[in-house]
Amino acid sequence: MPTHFKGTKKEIETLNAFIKMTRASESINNRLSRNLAESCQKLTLSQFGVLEALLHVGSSNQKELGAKLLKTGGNITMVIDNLEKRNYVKRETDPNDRRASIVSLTDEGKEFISNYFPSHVEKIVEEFSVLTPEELKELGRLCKKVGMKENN
Amino acid sequence: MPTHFKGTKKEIETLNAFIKMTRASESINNRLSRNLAESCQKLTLSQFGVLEALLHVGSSNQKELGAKLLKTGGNITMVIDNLEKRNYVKRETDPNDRRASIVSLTDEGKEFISNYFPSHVEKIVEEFSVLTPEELKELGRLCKKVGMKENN
DNA sequence: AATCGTTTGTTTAATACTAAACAAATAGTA
DNA sequence: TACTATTTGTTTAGTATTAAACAAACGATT
Repeated sequence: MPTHFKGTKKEIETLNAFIKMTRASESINNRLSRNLAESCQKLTLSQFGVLEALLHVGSSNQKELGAKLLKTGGNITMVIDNLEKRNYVKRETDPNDRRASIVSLTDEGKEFISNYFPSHVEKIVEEFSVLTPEELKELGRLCKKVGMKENN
Repeated sequence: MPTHFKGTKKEIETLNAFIKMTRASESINNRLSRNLAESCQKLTLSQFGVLEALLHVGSSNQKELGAKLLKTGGNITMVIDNLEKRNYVKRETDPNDRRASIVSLTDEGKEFISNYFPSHVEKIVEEFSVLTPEELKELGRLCKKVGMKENN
């Protein structure tokens, strides 16, 4: 899907790489999102991201979750609200800093995410199975280089 | 930002590549989005995407726009609504198929997008300037390969 | 012409997401 | 101790986004 833009060779090549990267990322994430929405639990990708983060790092305040997921504070408030309604996570005021909420998984949340996560990984492995191990590594290296300009 | 997931080597390497690709794509698009929001016109990335598509392919019905932007029909309805309010695009009923709306740029919309687009490209070129021309090409190739599984 | 299945776009309800304004707690400093 | 600036989270208003239900138009067959 090349652009119709008339520019220098460098501009056109950059635009093509950018479009391909954006489309690859969006189409894979769209498919993963659809899987999640169709799963028994009907979660969104953001909700899943919070559960996954909490599973692997224990607990976290909302500021940290926002930084990890590249989302704003107001958004995190709502995602946590919705996960709390389902009884997947709980908020506790940090005794050392009463501004902060420590968010952690409930038993129910932990049970769900630890059971579901492997099949999510399976889907991702399937998506990337068209690449050789070397290509996979190179893709990771290049994306890291590009994404590194500074965080967010 | 490696994952804490305990899995096979292949799973971990795939997950790392996936996370890097997603983060690179999202952080670049976040920055572009912020630029657009701060520009005199306060556009969103989706609105911009529609204007850009219309600039380069002339006009299009909503179905085609949805396919191009990987978005659903209901979403396109709203994005076009908002662009219409600003008088950047117009809808006309397709005389050959009265179900379809032909969307095209107004003079005002065309003037804006054709003036703004080059600086948008400039931002993107800047983002990718850390890559050599060969790396850029390879990134494009790998992303295309991964994104190709089938559309959306 | 009547009918059936499809296609295009809209509406609705729910969640995501942002920026901006805000409140409460904190930390530093005078 | 009081003042000030910062930080954490919430709220609000507006747009994005989806899935699902829907209406109107289309096309093909009968």
